[in-house]
Amino acid sequence: MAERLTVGVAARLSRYLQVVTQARKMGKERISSQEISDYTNINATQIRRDLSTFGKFGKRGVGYSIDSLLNEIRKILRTQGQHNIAVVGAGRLGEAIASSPIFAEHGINIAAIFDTDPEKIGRSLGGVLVSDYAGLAAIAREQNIVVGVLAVPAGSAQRAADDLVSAGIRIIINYSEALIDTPSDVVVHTSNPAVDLLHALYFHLA
Amino acid sequence: MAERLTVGVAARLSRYLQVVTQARKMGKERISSQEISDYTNINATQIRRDLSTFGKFGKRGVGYSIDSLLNEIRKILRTQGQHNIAVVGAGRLGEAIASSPIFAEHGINIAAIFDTDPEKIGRSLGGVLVSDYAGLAAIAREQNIVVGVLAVPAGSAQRAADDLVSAGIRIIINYSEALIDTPSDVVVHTSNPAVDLLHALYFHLA
DNA sequence: TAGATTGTTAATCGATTAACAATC
DNA sequence: TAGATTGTTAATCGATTAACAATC
Repeated sequence: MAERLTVGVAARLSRYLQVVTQARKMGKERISSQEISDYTNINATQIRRDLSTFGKFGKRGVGYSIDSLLNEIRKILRTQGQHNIAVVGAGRLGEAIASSPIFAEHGINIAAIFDTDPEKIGRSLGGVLVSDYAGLAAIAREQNIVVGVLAVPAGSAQRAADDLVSAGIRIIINYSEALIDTPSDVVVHTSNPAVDLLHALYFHLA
Repeated sequence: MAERLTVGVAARLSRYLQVVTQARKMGKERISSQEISDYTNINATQIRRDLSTFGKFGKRGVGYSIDSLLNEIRKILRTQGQHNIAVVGAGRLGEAIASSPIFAEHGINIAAIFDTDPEKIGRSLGGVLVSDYAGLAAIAREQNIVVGVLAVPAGSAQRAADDLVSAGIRIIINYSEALIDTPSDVVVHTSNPAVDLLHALYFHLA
């Protein structure tokens, strides 16, 4: 039914979703565009404009109901469905990701975690057992995994990406610093907490 | 001398920097705008346009010399200086950040890591000893720390942010999901590997 | 009623892109 | 010379913002 969202709109909506989710956890029931603006640094008019494209969710003089706004944004972002993702690498970053409660909150299921280290295989991270990397292709198919998350050192990233592609995965999130080459029908999204920190510093340091 | 960079330009330049840095590690000596485009998904014309604002760094028919491009982008982003940052939280994410070689490569110095857990205090993470969180204010002043990185659980984030602000820090990078309230002269940049993954998924999942 | 905040318009600004001459 | 790729123009599109009537 809906138009395809532009990248900018989808990015902003997911930030609103994150703020509103947190606000609900803090026990709030209503939130104004100005409050969302304070937390996201996105202009309040922009926020109202983004939301009003999809409907009249707010009440003038009052603000937005947190519960209904959550539902509306989720509908727009179509995150109702359940999606299975796999994490490659059970190191520090893989552990940090696997232990985050955020995915379950948003209908994303971490279906498998892979590592080559026998010490790590069989251990549980965030409720998911670490599987032997050798079984990647089989498990990816069995579990209907659509997204692969690379949380491995830069030196292993390309090989792991190749293996994910061989296993039929077409969306890769790369958390290493490495540059990844893939066939043109595979989407690679690279981001990295350290690189991200650097970006932020460029804005704020003199 | 230079104008203040817009947020968009600075963000793109720092991505070019990251790609070119990696390309040098891989032994490359030249790179074209098209190659940078392949890795960043930023339009090649946009890349040439961004760079040509600051000078003629490329050679027609050949591309850009990696060494000279690195220097030019660093000059533009003014990352020559040494900056001291502190990480609060020596958990999984703090460890992942502290162990990244990226900061040293870009002239950012992780001067201190803080935790309240006696088990962790005194241990070394990425070459930096973990200090007692109780000493934050004193060490922040001694070491001339200008940026605080919050790598703590959401429940502790606000308190840690308050303490950073009391210690005189005016730039905070928040890696927790929590919403942080600070005085208006403090800049908070929130990002989180898990939230970031969610954003990426919104674009790529049906 | 008075105050607050949404929804919407209109105007501006920056980002994006295609196209191509210049030139290595 | 032929091929490749930069630097730059011109045109378009989307993002951003200020302002304010509508209305809770």
